[in-house]
Amino acid sequence: MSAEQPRRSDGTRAAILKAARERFAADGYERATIRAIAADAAIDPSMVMRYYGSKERLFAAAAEFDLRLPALEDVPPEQVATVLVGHFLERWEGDETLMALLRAGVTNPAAADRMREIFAAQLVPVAERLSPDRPRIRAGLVASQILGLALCRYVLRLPPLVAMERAELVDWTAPAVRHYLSGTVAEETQAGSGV
Amino acid sequence: MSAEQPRRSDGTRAAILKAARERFAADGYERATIRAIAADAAIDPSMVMRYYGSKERLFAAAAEFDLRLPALEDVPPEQVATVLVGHFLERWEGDETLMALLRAGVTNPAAADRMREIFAAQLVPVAERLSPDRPRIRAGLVASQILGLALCRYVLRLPPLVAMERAELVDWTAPAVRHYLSGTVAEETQAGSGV
DNA sequence: CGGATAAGTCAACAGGCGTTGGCCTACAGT
DNA sequence: ACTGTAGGCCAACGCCTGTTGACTTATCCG
Repeated sequence: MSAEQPRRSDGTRAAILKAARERFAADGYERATIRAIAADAAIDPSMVMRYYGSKERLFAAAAEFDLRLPALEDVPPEQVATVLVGHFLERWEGDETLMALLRAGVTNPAAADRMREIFAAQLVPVAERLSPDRPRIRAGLVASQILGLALCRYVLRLPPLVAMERAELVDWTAPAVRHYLSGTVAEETQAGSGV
Repeated sequence: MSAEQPRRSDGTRAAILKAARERFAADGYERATIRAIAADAAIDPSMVMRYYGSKERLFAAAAEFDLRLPALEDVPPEQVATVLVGHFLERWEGDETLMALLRAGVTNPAAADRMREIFAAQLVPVAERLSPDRPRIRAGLVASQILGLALCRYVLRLPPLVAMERAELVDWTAPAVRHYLSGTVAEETQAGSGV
């Protein structure tokens, strides 16, 4: 009952989705036009409407996303941050969907909603496993560091961050993420510089 | 010679700039229309063109910004991160320009440029004073955490971060920023969770 | 083979955009 | 008081946008 039978237009549908992801990622929601997306997919703009109904629903379809976090249950707690940051950067570079979500999420409420959902659903459980203490706050802080990294490296393209190797970036940021995931907070305000 | 004499239209010019900042901050570059800005300022859209030439130049004028970092030379090195994050959050909440820059910088190259300039010119010196070792990378990492925080709290509005007090947020993030400003990196990859 | 249905094309719509030039109005300098 | 000039408004331009409906072509089923 629930199995969708393959349609003759599946190829076109996929081409539209691929072009949409690329355009939304490169230009953001408002500057990515249906006409440009259709041109990339080598079909008529009206086909986009036929298959996806509206620009907003096209974006919703293009922004379907799973972080695909690896099985972190088997990772020793003190290495979770390293694995998490590394996986996230890898995922970011291999899939344009995240870029589309970030670029669009800054001006489009629906995209911001989706972003909140993804991080709430997929990051909070990780934080919950590592510390029973305020896991939602911890997950939010992790999101802030991870998204800030993506923002500065892939969107704003700050030269020092663009030039760095991924592994080097992980070495720098993993301690901060580890702090958010399992550190304590009150006493540290007066602490020295050692992390 | 360089002193501009006051013009009769200075009030209008200021009203336009104020409305522009608000609209750019709320809507981003492309959704903030000249017509809407003019309506907010209670003048005709053509006045915006007369005084600022084009939408792009209006944005450039509206995005003029100084972080106004306090005199960090007098702050003990181990407290610089705390003061820095606190000042940044305060500055963010008191001036719509930063919000405009972030919202626009994600899709507008000129805004991204401006953002790079601001952080390179105003954050790198702070990093240089605290550590002679790769100060530009350190400044970039600080920017990633600070902008990520702003992104998640003020733009995406992740509920846990929105609900937190500013001081509490500083307590959590300052250790991470301190790590970027004066920590070392190689040995820490294997370290435990204590920051 | 013929007819139904899906895939795809074309042209146009209504509306919004940045931008322009002409026109009126009111103040400033003499 | 007169006049030049700056401030301001109005109407329109050309363009681009998302979206629609009518039309043609190809494919599948009986």
